[in-house]
Amino acid sequence: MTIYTAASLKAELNEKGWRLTPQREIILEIFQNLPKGTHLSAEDLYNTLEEDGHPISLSTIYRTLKLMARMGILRELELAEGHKHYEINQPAPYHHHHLICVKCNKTIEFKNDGILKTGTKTAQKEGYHLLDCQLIIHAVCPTCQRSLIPL
Amino acid sequence: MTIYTAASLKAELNEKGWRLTPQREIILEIFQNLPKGTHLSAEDLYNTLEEDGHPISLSTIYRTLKLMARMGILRELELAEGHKHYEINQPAPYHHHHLICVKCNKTIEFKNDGILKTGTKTAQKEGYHLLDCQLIIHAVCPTCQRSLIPL
DNA sequence: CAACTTATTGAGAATAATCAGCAATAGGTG
DNA sequence: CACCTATTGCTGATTATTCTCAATAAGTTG
Repeated sequence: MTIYTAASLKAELNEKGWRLTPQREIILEIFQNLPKGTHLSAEDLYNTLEEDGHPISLSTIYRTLKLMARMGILRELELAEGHKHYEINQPAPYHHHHLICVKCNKTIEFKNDGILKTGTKTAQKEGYHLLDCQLIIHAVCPTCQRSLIPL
Repeated sequence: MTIYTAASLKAELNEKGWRLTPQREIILEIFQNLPKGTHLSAEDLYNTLEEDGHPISLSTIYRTLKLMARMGILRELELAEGHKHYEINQPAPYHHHHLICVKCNKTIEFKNDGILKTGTKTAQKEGYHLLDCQLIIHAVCPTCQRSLIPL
């Protein structure tokens, strides 16, 4: 959970024999400039890039998202819509979690410093190298509690 | 996060105009008798039922898993294998969380009472009806840290 | 307890997200 | 600058999950 620049991304990639490509740089940039609370799916990112005039193939998008999630740069979120969403992985004061309505998918972000501490401690105790730590709360929002729509 | 019997399951289903079927009863039973730390995918459950001599169609399995997750009976786990896993949703002393290696998918369960409290409080504060609350830690296990396999 | 309504099941087809294979391209290193 | 090989972009697979629809059966009502 570090803050990345093109240079530090390059350094970390090269260290493992990997390369910094324009595609990877642009994708990192997109995520870093995303408004707070925004998370993108592979498809969303694909469209954003196209509109920005920097089209990148879906294959590369999927590969890059996976790569960056495994590097700890991005968080992979399962927000109950049938596909993954991604957001930049930020350290302590920005780190947050999600409260999700399983019926309408409305999502509320919330913060809690204790959770990241618990996650860090747990990973450390088992000798795991921490990438991301997220509390997911599945629930039914007030509106859907009142709604008559089944399931 | 209550403990269900066939009778209480029936009561809760009927209250909403739904029905208790043999299929639903058997599926609940399977999950209740699963050894600690076991979680099943839809496919796993399908096979288990078949071997037990109580075959149930995949469609029904998917529908039932979704239904029970939305009732709060089952927890839907995203353990990084590309498909969901399910386990019975138990209250406080049995409630646990998962530390997952993103490379080999090795998963360790751990307990922490504070997290469920945080989740309950957060949901309550927003007026959400809590179904499940899980801390997911994505990390790299000791073995995979040493391994030379890329990604 | 028999008739009735409608939720549920099962089978198979359809969908959607993600991945794999491969030739062409282009980073990084010397 | 030349070389090696990681990466890209296509296109075609895969795989999990959902949908459709006719047949069945749970729960309710008289």
